Amino acid sequence: MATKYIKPTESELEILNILWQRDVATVREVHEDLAAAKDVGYTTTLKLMQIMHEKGLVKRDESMRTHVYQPAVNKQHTQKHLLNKFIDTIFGGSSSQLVLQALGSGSQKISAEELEQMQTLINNLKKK
Amino acid sequence: MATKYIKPTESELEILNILWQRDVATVREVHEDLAAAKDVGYTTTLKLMQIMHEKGLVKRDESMRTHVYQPAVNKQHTQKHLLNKFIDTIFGGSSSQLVLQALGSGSQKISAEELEQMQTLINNLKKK
DNA sequence: ACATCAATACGAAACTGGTCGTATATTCGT
DNA sequence: ACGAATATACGACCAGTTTCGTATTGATGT
Repeated sequence: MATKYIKPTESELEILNILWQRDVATVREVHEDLAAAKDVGYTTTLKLMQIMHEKGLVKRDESMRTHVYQPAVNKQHTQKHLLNKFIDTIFGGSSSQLVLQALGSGSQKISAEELEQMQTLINNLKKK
Repeated sequence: MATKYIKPTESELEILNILWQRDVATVREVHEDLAAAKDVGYTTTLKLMQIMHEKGLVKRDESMRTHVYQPAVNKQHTQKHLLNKFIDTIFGGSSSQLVLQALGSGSQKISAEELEQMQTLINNLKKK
């Protein structure tokens, strides 16, 4: 249980998101996804992923010349961690504040199905 | 509309939170609140607040020897901005994902009253 | 075989955020 | 009036992040 949590940086998160989606990927592949969204050099992506490997955020298979990368941290866990931290610093630890703000802002469209999900979730919470 | 948004850093957020709560405060006061939670020197707090002033995050009244500070950015707006950014990078832009994660994590206690609030909010959203 | 292309490794520069030391000015108590 | 306390200003440093240039090594096509 000793493995302490490593907070990914902004750029590392972008890469993790790609890796979570693809599960396995080469630097080239990650870079191409990345370059679609923002202007960045190949070696920059490479370096980032090397650092992430040192930190233990990703695993890599070096058996071939072209290394193959994989996420080494769980998506849900990471999201939860970051979310809790976010709630603490921005909303003073109140998750309901966050939810109200997120729902109330109206900047996002939420499907009827998603609203159902939330409703049942809230109902379950009320029963306890 | 010209005023471009300035993203506060982690430390700046801590200070903003104090200012939002107190509305007006001196560096000393902010520092004391801050020092209660973490170990930091007075001049560090001062410098931070000076930088925040340069950035336009806070206003200050210099008419007296001891300057009096005030937040220059709106709490709700700032929270909304940061939240949207967070949702984008962490949850791929899906606010419902965030809400589900926040409610489902179960790490926080949510009062019955807050649950009511959310429920009516969701009902309103469903009507549209 | 050799030129070309693609991949990794490495190091250095530019930037940012946070920290504090020190200098200087002002106020206050006695 | 003078020393102690308190305020601001300012510069410097350190650590972490991001960026990229360059070197080197391995693969490929003709």
